[in-house]
Amino acid sequence: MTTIKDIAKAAGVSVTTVSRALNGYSDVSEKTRKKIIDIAKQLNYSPNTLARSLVMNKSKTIGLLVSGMTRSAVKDNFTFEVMTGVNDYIAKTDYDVILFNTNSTKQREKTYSQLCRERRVDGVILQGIKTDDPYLTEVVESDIPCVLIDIPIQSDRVGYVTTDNVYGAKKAVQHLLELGHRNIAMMNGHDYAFVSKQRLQGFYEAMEEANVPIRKEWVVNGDFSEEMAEARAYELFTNEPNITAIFCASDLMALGVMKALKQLHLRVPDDVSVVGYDDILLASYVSPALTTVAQNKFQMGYEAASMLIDMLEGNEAKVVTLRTQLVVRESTAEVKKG
Amino acid sequence: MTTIKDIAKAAGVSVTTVSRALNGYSDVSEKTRKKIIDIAKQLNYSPNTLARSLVMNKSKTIGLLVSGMTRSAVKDNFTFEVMTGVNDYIAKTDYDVILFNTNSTKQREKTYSQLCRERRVDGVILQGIKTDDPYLTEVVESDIPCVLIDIPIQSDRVGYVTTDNVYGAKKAVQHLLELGHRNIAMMNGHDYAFVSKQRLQGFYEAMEEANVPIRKEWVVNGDFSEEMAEARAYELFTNEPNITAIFCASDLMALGVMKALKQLHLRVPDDVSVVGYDDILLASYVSPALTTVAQNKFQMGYEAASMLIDMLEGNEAKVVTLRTQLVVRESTAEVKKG
DNA sequence: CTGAAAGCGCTAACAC
DNA sequence: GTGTTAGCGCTTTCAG
Repeated sequence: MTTIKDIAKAAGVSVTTVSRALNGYSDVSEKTRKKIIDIAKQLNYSPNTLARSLVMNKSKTIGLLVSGMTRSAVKDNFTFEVMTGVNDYIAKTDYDVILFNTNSTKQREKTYSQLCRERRVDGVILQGIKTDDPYLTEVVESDIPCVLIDIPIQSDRVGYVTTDNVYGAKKAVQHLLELGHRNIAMMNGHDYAFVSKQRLQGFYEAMEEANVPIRKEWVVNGDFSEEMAEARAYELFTNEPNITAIFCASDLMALGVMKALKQLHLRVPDDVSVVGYDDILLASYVSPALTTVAQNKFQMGYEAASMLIDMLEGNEAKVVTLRTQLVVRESTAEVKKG
Repeated sequence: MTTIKDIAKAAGVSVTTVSRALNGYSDVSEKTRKKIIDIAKQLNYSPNTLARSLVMNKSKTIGLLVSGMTRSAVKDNFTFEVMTGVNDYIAKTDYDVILFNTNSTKQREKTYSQLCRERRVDGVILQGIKTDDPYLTEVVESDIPCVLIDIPIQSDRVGYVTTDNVYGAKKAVQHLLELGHRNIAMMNGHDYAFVSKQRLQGFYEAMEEANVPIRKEWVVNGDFSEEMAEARAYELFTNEPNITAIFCASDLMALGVMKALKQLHLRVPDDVSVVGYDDILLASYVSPALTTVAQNKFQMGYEAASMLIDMLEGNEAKVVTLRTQLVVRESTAEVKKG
């Protein structure tokens, strides 16, 4: 493989001159520059970024650490959309992205910051990490610039992008209230997700403002899993026949809930209204189409990448909160009288 | 950031010894090794893979070059599933993956092999590349180990994984023939996809073996796009009302076809039977659920990664052909008599 | 069992 | 404008 040394020899100059010429420094005569560039082309030269990174002490790579790259997560293309957004922004820069995943054996032995430091990534985007993940604190407290998705931790090296979860959930529940529902349940995710707490809060706020009493036993956790949500919903609706509507903290769980309702011969939306969260692809394809709170996942990735690159260029870590949108489809309807 | 030099100093040994101890060489006394490992831990040492890669002349990274990471491709989670398969295999190795995309400005100036050489990836997996892509030949003829997905090029450095496209298409068309259809159309992709040619061949074989005449004007290209397929299908079914069934080279196109049929007030499967290809997530969720030829995309990625790593360890490039499976759902039915 | 020294390909003072 | 030199952090002969 050709090196600048080879070029230097061929051009009869020193490696310094080659380096400078190729990197567009001004203090090289146009004549030598042209010659060097010609020879480089001729020799099919590619710079060795490893060597460059080593000496410059920055690699021009960012890490993308996701938890959702699993076979079972294919239904939930959240991760993929975020990744696409990241990719889209990064494509416009001179950075490349290196993919880490949290669910490998490899990772279990190494902390996130170790992963990052070994590859000398300049910064990292984290997605799908649980708030109780011990490695989360570890990487956030390291000196690696981080952008978190849906985890509200901030410092001079750590920013995050999220959506208006409280407000999003509130709008969803208000929609149910406006339809006349009073007996509203909630299928939440789990205690280790920031968004779960936020969406629960939105639920509470909406209910309280409408002076509708909250039944704590009507709020259950489905662990963001379709199967778990189905099982929980089956129990819930079996024991509590008065519930007329349910707000789910994710579309995938809403799908599970709808399956349970079908088994119990309860019709959506005639007997029970269902609202989801996320607006995954399936939401508009299932029958009945799911009313849900749409998040712009693509943009979340895009903003995260943008913020990270900004940070690497000396700007401050920020907080970006994107707006969500209630998308009313077919899974919600007015409560039946009596 | 701690280096082996720091450790050497702290332990009172040379850097050589540190390197050997940390890499598990046998010619270090247990005592010094333990000491060194302790100090390394204490100093929170992470090896600098850049430096290591530079001197070892291999980076322990593979490139993943995909074309399908675009906002519009989200419906078609083909890319994501392949990526997940790749990721799953790689997670078990000591390699990391670096993501390249074909649709960036960055890339338009650099060839694929340049991208690879600059980052010194040890090998690369290519997915979603058109057969007429000039950079394809370029990377395949370089000395970089490649595994291609759905492109049949082989050499000592290039292997590929694909599925039994001819047979898969044949089964799909035979299914239609068995249902009594004779007036069968095909919505193909484009001329720059290997799979299009193969699937077309399968279509021909099935028709010929059944002694059913082929109408060339009933075979159209939808460019693997939902919108394009919709437009083409609209024309086709407007002009050719005798067609009773259509085989599509992708599910996404099948979706487009179904939209066109709906507009034309043709019912699926009562008036027209539709078969897709891929078995994307949506196939089982649309109504009517799509009969299709299922490919194991996850496994394609997994096998590709496995082959590449094998090659990097000295084994030969191979060809892996995975089996497809006809999944009969609701979009196909017996042809209506007379 | 351990160390000295060279070198991977590149950049960056510093001199001329 | 251009060259000399040192050094990024690591591995690897080669001596001892």
